[in-house]
Amino acid sequence: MQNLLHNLNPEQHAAVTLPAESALILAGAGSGKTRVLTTRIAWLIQTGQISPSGLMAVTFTNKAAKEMQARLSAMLPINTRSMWIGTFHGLCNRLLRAHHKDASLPQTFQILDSQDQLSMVKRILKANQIDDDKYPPRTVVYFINSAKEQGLRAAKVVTHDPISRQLAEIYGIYEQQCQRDGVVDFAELLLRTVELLASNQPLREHYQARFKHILVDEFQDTNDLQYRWIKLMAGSKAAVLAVGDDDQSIYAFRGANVGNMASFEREFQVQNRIKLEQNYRSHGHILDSANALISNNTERLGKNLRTDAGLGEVIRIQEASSDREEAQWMVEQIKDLTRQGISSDQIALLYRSNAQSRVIEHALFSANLPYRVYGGLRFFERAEIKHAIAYLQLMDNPHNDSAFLRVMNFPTRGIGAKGQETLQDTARQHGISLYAAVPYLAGKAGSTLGAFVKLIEAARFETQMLPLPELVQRVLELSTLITHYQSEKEGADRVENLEQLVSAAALFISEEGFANDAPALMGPASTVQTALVQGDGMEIMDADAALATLMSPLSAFLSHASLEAGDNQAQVGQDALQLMTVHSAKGLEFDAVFITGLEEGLFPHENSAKETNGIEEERRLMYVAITRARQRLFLSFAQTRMLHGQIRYNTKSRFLNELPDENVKWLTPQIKQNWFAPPKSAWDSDTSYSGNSSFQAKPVNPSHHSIIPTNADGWRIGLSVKHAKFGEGIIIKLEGSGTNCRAHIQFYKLGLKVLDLNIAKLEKV
DNA sequence: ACCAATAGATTTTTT
DNA sequence: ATCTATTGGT
Repeated sequence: MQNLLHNLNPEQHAAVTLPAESALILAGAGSGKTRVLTTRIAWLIQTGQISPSGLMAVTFTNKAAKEMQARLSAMLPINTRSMWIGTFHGLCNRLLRAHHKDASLPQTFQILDSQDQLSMVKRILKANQIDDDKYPPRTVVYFINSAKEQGLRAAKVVTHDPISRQLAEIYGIYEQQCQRDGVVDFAELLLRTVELLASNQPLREHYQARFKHILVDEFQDTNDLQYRWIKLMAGSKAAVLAVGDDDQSIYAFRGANVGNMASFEREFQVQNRIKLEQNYRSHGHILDSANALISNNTERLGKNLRTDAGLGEVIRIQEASSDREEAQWMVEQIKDLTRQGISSDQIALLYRSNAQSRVIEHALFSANLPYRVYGGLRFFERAEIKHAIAYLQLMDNPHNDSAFLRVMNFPTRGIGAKGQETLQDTARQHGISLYAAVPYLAGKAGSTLGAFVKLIEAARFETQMLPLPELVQRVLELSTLITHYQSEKEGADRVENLEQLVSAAALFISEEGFANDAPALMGPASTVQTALVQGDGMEIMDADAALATLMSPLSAFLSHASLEAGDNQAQVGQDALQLMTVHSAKGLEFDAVFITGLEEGLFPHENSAKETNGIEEERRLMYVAITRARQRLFLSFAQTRMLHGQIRYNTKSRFLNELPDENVKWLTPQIKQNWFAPPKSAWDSDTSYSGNSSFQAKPVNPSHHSIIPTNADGWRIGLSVKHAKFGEGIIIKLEGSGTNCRAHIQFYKLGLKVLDLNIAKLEKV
């Protein structure tokens, strides 16, 4: 026990050894949050206050859950696999599997990922002849997910206009379809669980009695539904330890509600709020800058990071004339850092939006610097893997129409659009699944589809005694997916991925502790299951016991495929520069960090100005970016940038102005004010940001887009000018020459005007 | 059934 | 500029 608490600072120590009451830990960046969380669990167990089965720890990502398990295993000789440590969705899935009957779900219910959900909505729109221009599928999906996050079923959605009425109706059809198919989407995993616990008192009380400690990581990222779930699991007795950092809340756009932190303190009568402000990551200049920047936000719980490390290097700021030059400058700096002994994988190149990676990649590639881009397609999202999974899904649950549609004609087996339509019509008429509708079909479509159904049934029959990896292998053969891709020109990678799916299945079996020879299609003890579940109904079978008896390896693997889509990294190489968005960098740290594209309109992003508190969220994002760096931090922006095939002229980001002078060093001379800066008043608040300081213009000469054009009279793009009537503005575009010369000028007060330079009286400022 | 052309949209992302 | 999804033609 002594060594568990050894080396903790006073705040960490206090957090780890808190009494069994609910508490909020405000954990700053790099303050040892994960360490506190895992040590707290270990300490609770080691001091005998709780058994491993009596606590639950919730995270957002599988990566975080795995790390917690790994660290815990290193601290205590316990089996962490059986513990309730997992993601919100993973743990809800566990509860729903165990209590599928109470939740009105089939035992083999399957999970729709975002792609599947979108295609399901598209299908519904088409089938009901709803104009998808008026109701874009993405909007419908957003509507459905938001409703679910508010805990609303279709019938409960409050509608006030024809549009929302129609949306609610689509939601209703979608709900029915999912239920009939035996599928649930991500939000549904949460909502179903919340409804199950809310309506089933014995079940609720069972889990409330079981979990005496609940620990929640990244609490600032919870949405309303997730918070409700925590409340239901906790009841009035459990001690909930919420760990989070309101300054790192960057997911409001997907429903995260920082307000949950305040609600938590109130509703759980939190007596203890502990701040972890000692930072173990960054040098002083970096940390001071981060503190200064974030102090510009108004809605904060309040926190200031400190470090024992020295000031270290100042932050370098570079102004480049173009995005290409910015990238070129980075290449030089990177070479320099490498010479200083910093390894490439300890250097992160961060950007606000993915589109920015292209220019950087190009420069790195030309300079022969190996790099790795995060955020590509993940393993289980690849088309060929989705196809293989669809076959497996049909074997486990043939009524999954999404899976059926994906592969009924892939590889092609002569089922045309006509046949598919007839099948869908028939299914709709009878209110049954596509699979079940096949026997109703006559003619050519009937026979080809019949053959497909037979294929699925034969695969099922043939593989019923096979262990999972062999089943997967066999299905790849029977489906002819492998042969199909072998005959395709560019199919080699896909064949390789499909073969990797077999390995993934083998790995899964061993990691989940299934017997190596357990038949994939069968639950371990299906007979016992009926006896227990169909008991008098009063007895609660705990999820652990239920799952041990009824989860088949295949069902478990399919859940795994949906809930854990695999690595987010495109290429794997040992020593490569790390390229990623600021969002994906959250939780990571590097010796050296470059934050690029620090321009108004890009970072902060122009769209953020329209959102409530959008600029504050962008600032938190910048805060996250800065606090990724251990020793060296480089910030850069470009005067011109290629975006959407057009050149944009941006001003430097307001965030650069919020960094204290003593922490930064400009590598490029700063021009007076800086040429695009709107008058001070326009900068002060969130709401006044109009996006006017950032605009788009066609290049005067497309072949010289990295040069800022200047005309003979000394007018140039970016020049500040003053007009007697319009006030001050900035030239954003010049056209023509001599007597026919016009300037496009963005005036701070009045917006864009086109003026003839020979007529208008303009003053250079 | 397959390919080419065209239209539309490009902030951030996990499950 | 580039990618995707859909459409229309062969």
